[in-house]
Amino acid sequence: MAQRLANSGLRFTPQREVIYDVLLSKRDHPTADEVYARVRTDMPNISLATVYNCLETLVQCNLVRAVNFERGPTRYCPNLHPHAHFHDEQSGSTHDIDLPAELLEKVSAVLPPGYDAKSVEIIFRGKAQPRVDPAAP
Amino acid sequence: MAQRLANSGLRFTPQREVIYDVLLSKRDHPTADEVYARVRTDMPNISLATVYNCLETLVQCNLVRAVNFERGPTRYCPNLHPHAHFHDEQSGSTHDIDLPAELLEKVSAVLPPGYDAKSVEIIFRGKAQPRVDPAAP
DNA sequence: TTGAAACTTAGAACCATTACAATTATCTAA
DNA sequence: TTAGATAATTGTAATGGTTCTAAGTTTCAA
Repeated sequence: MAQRLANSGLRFTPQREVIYDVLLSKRDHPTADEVYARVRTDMPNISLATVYNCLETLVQCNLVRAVNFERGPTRYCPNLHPHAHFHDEQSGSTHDIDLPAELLEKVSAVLPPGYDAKSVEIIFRGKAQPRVDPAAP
Repeated sequence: MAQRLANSGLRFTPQREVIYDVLLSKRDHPTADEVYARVRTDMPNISLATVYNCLETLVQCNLVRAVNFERGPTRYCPNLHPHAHFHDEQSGSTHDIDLPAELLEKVSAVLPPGYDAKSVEIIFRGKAQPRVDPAAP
């Protein structure tokens, strides 16, 4: 952990350590508030702002993954065919990506018995090269 | 559209129609605020609350899909292996689902040229049968 | 040991969304 | 057509997760 932090020019602080420990010791995908509550048993004076800061730091240096890290407002689309979404981080725009039914089945097939999914959401994030229209002047 | 609404015992109102038209006419995944802005050129007195209500209604009767409909707080996990998430809608809990690298490749392969994804997020939603521990008393 | 940079903190601010209560529109059945 | 019931819309207030700010503290390198 100290290594990972150092690699990014970040410091290894007691707060970051305790927060990471909390995440490792009970892997139930806690929210920031839940992390805050758990950390306070060890470190009663930590602030919620610090918890948010540290979680963000841990995500930055790839020690932790944020689920549902789409912070912005919900977006709506009338495309009812099965499709994934590509979120262009530079422009902030969202594009539909066609999804072969065959692939969707394969994805759903990874669920262990006992898991009954009503929906699957697939979100890509990255850069989208603006495609040049070949018919353009 | 009227049919879909009626099927769910809902009414076909001018507001719902205009909002659906807006979504159909420019498919750029607008936010509720953006929908509000566009709708107001046709219907200047509509309220933002109505836009939210109508969007929710359209989602309910399957005319529209909400992207990023995970409203709750962000969750954090220290599992760095590639994995998907299963969100149990009854208990609100989130489980890791192992994802074969081979499948992840297949998923990424659906991206058209020009799309460069830094990350893929796969979220299942549904019911998870609590598995009985065979070693339990 | 001293200065700079990083970090933590409390509290205010932000903003998407939801709740609320009052009004208005729509539907059904007489 | 009308009456009453039900559903929908509206403006505004409230909520809640998250981020900002500015001040104080710690850590590191020289």
